[in-house]
Amino acid sequence: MSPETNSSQLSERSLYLFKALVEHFIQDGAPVGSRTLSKDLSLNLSPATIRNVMADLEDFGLLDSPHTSAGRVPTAKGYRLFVDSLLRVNDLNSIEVEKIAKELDPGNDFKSLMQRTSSMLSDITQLAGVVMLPRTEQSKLQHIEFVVLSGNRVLVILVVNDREVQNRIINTSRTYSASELQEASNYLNDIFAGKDLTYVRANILDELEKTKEQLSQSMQTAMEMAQLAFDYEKSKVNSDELFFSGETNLMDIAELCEVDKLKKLFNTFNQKRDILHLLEQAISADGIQIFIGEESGHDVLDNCSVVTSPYEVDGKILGVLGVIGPTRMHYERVIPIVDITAKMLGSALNLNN
Amino acid sequence: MSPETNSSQLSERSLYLFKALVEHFIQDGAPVGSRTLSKDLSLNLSPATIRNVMADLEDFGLLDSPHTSAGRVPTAKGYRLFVDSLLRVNDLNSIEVEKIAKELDPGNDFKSLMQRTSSMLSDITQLAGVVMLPRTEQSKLQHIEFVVLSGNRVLVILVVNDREVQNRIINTSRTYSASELQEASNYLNDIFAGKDLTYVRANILDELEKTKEQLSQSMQTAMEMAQLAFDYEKSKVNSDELFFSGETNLMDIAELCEVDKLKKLFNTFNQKRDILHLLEQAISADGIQIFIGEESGHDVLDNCSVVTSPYEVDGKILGVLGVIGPTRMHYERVIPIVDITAKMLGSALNLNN
DNA sequence: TTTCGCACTCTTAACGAGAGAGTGCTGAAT
DNA sequence: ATTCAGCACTCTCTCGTTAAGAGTGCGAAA
Repeated sequence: MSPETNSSQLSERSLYLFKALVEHFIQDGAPVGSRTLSKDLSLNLSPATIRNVMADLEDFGLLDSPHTSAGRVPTAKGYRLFVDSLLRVNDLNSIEVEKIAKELDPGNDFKSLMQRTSSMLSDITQLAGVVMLPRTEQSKLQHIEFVVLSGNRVLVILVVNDREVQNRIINTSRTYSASELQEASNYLNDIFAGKDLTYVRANILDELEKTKEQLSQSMQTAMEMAQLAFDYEKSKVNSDELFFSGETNLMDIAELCEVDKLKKLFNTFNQKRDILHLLEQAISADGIQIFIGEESGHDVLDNCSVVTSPYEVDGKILGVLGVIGPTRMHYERVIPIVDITAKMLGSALNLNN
Repeated sequence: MSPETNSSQLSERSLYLFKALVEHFIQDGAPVGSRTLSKDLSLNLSPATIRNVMADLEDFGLLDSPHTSAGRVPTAKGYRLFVDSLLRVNDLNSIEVEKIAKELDPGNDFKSLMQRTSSMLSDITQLAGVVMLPRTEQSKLQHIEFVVLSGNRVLVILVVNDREVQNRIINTSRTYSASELQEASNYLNDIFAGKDLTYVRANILDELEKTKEQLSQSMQTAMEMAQLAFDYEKSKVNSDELFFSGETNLMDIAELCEVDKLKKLFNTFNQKRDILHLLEQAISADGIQIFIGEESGHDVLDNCSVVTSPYEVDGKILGVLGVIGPTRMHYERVIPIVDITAKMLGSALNLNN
């Protein structure tokens, strides 16, 4: 219905005005009128002139007025133009960079690091932070260990991908002794350490056949254990992992202050499906990606923007992190924060590889 | 200001009426007037009579009227009387008991079980569920294991209390070989398995001295590792663990539907301090404990009640679990749910000990 | 002791007027 | 051709008023 929205079709001045309007709106959250803009602006234009320009911008679909006499508000399309072409991203001051770096010091396991990263994001932006760690099937088994518990229970500990530890408790049909299990784990580590989890799973049965012939008791035990352990693994939902923080920050945002909007949003956070879907789109993107309002296709995210960036280790994308906030967030601040966080998380993970 | 609130000073009929009123209010959430009550009640009394009774009840401090013409609402004192003397607790139907039992099947680690318990509580009550696992210092070390990671990093795995697994990554000054660490863990398991963590921490230095004389390299290594591992432990905040679920359910409650009340409440959940304090009070209680509104002393919990019960293993109290909801919750349902959940969690934990 | 009737109070929704903010259009000035 | 002042118009918001509804309290009657 509207003509081509090519920013080149708009005069320099119109764009300047548009930019000022968006910035003003991001600041205040109230629709901004011609008079306000004329006062705030360096170029001396009367409200009337500004009104004309604004009418043009509205025709282009960049602005909208909630009602006849309420000033203008950027549309999703408007925000798009703004973040793509008009926005000048601030450099982060070194204090903030310090702060980010401090939180991302590695030396802990994956989960804890992810959680801290997302906390830090929400803390520093005062919005909601999210970090996704896709559960790839390319997990390399590094070490397997059995610990006898009371009863017929055995604790299986898998060390995967050089830092992630998975625990599971399996119930066995008979009691195994500690030394039996020690031998079993030795054996399993010998043949499977460094291999893919999928490979391990696939080859357990084969190995079991082989060992049957050789009939060594310890090997038998090993395979039995392994089978139980990896059966369990299979039954687990193969879900990505998602770390949220600062959802409550969103309650301060005027746009979202109605209880049922909040309810919807929080429910989405709990269910995680929509968010995951969105992040999975972002994982294939090259760098910073910004979803504005309805663009995301999830109506819960009305009035929300999501700024994401994949983080990578050794040039391989490992996951996505980002920030969720109102469309009228301070992009010029949020974007570099997300950007640098992704980079620093990447190098933190890289550091001791 | 009000006379002794002794329920014996109130006539049978007054109490019956009071009970009906509270039940009605719990159902609807709206102040209940004399007319409504007269219709709903089996004893045939006119509104006027009921008004007289209600006036008495108000004098006793059991009821309150928000304003002159708005029916009556139970006070905190009123709720107290209601839950202490008037309430008849429903038996749970077997379907629900089944459901609870199903969720509490053990066979996983502590944390997962706690998390599932709290989810189940919030799900079944449609309120917020919480489970506390106090971090006692009486953790028995069951097994210690080292895994070499890349770089000078070593993954330490502690199995504690027959099911809880703690991981930590330590940075070492030199590279250790897998076999070195294997020996070290064997040695440590020999001398420390089954001992208290505090004991272990306290005796590491002593053992270190001893081993210095014996000068076995593997023992040296063991002690070095152990020191690093437990130093880390010490630096960790010794916080209790708290598992929340279903906070969003509270957004459906009319009383809490103002955004800033929700904000306060959610912030409290995040900070956890107040909640912890409350639960620590409850841990010394004998069984079900109910905090009504301001009674708890935390003004964030205005309009909220907390129903808790400690859960125990082998007659020893292990932690507290409960449900947080509006004062006008369905106590007759919530109380038995909390009760039975505590018992079943206890026996689930007991099962394979 | 219970009940009826009645006056009274308080809340809530609905309506309307007035103020304020902002627009669009027109016609004159640059 | 731009720019801008002026003006009529529209829409929201607030405030006061009103009327309806719900419920109480009290005095008098049953």
